[in-house]
Amino acid sequence: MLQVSVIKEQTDRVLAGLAKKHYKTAAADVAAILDLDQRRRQLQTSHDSAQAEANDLARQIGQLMKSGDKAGAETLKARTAELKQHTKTASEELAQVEHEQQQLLYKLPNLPHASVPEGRSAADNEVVREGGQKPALPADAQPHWELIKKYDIIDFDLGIKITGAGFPVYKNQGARLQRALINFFLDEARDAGYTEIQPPILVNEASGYGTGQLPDKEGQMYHDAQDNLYLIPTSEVPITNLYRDEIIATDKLPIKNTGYTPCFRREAGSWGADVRGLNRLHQFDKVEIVQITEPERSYEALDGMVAHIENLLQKLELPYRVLRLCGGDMSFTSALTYDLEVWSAAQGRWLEVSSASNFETYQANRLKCRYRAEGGKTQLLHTLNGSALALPRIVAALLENNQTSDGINLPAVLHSYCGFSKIG
RNA sequence: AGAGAGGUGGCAGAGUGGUCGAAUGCGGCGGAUUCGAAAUCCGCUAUACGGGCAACCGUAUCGGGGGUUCGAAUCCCUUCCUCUCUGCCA
Repeated sequence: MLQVSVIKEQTDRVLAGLAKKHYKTAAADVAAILDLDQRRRQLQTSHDSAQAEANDLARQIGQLMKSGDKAGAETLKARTAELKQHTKTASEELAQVEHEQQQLLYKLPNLPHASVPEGRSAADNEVVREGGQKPALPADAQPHWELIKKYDIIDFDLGIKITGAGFPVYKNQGARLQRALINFFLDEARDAGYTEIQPPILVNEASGYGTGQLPDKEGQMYHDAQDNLYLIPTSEVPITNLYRDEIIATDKLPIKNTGYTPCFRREAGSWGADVRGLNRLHQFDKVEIVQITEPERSYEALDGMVAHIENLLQKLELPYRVLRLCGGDMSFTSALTYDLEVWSAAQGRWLEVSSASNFETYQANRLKCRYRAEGGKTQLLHTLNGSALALPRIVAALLENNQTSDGINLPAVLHSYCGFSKIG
């Protein structure tokens, strides 16, 4: 959520940013927000002064009652009735205006950082750099959905039987590989200074609002109506909400957390081409890294996160590239996003395995996550997160890129984690 | 799930209709004392919104919402949450 003060003081910058994100009704929405803000201030002032007078009269009435001047008290009471009516209508209007303003603010996406390229779709994303070597596969190379059957390591049909499509069952070396990757990612994050968190995987409504899944993306989360809890779509939600409604001491900053959780996504409406096998699931495993920093350090932190993720891909010996997303392809809440993709050799396409974003104050404003800046004023912090990493597509690429007639050779870094060096 | 208790400042914990944004203690910050420290003493120590260049002033907030009253932390209604015991259970 953008801050009203920013919209008011930097209107042109806000409009330019919204345009870059291809937000359609920017001019009208911004004007409406500013207009509502004007009215809100007037109502507040009017309400407060009437209330101040009423408070003063109440004190006087108390004194008069005490001294036995009933008639005097009654005179003043008549005036308080008027004031009461006034404050009541003012506060009702105020609530209405605040609500309207809030609804408009929820609609506005975050402003993109200056470095975000112009563009509408994934085709306009900027390739920042590539790393690793694309493998030369044998002529009879198979996509991962064939390989997992061949080696009997992931079973979609069993998942369908016990739950539904998009809920794979990992077996044998497939299950062990999952566990190995999770441990590898967590260990690497810890070595990079992240504190490991194991959060709940159901969250309440307030947490959904805090990180921006609610109110808009309600349909994307699984919801337990009986207890009004949501299955998390990413551990970003619980881990960032740890700091909701907090004023964080400067010496605790930056906050660097990591956590492994399963992630649950309904993916309503997003099924179709290119979602075979492990490419898109309802439940998958992910290790997430989260940082909360002072505003002036957040881009440095984002670079560090991208470097960390790249390092993981290098250790896994996967060919990858780093993209800077264009204005039209970025998420609603982000100011700058880097996607990391790995080359899936048998499918012949890039697969997104990580997304690292700086949300600046956009999430923090909803979360009310602040610190005390120089001079004693509270100020919003910047929040960031990135996948480090999401497992399914990593597994897909590992299987496809490393297939041989003699089995699948795993990268050296995983051998001790798996307890084996080859699948098959 | 059944029965009971309770939600007050960073924490602990008073406060049952006005003088309460709220005693006291702890913690934190500043100062005095000290060669330095401990101990002791003094002062300060919530957030949001509005007004003001500022000092500062006003308003709201004692889980949330509503009500009674000139006036509510305090009374009433409602809702959420937490804890204890019993039950069930990894």
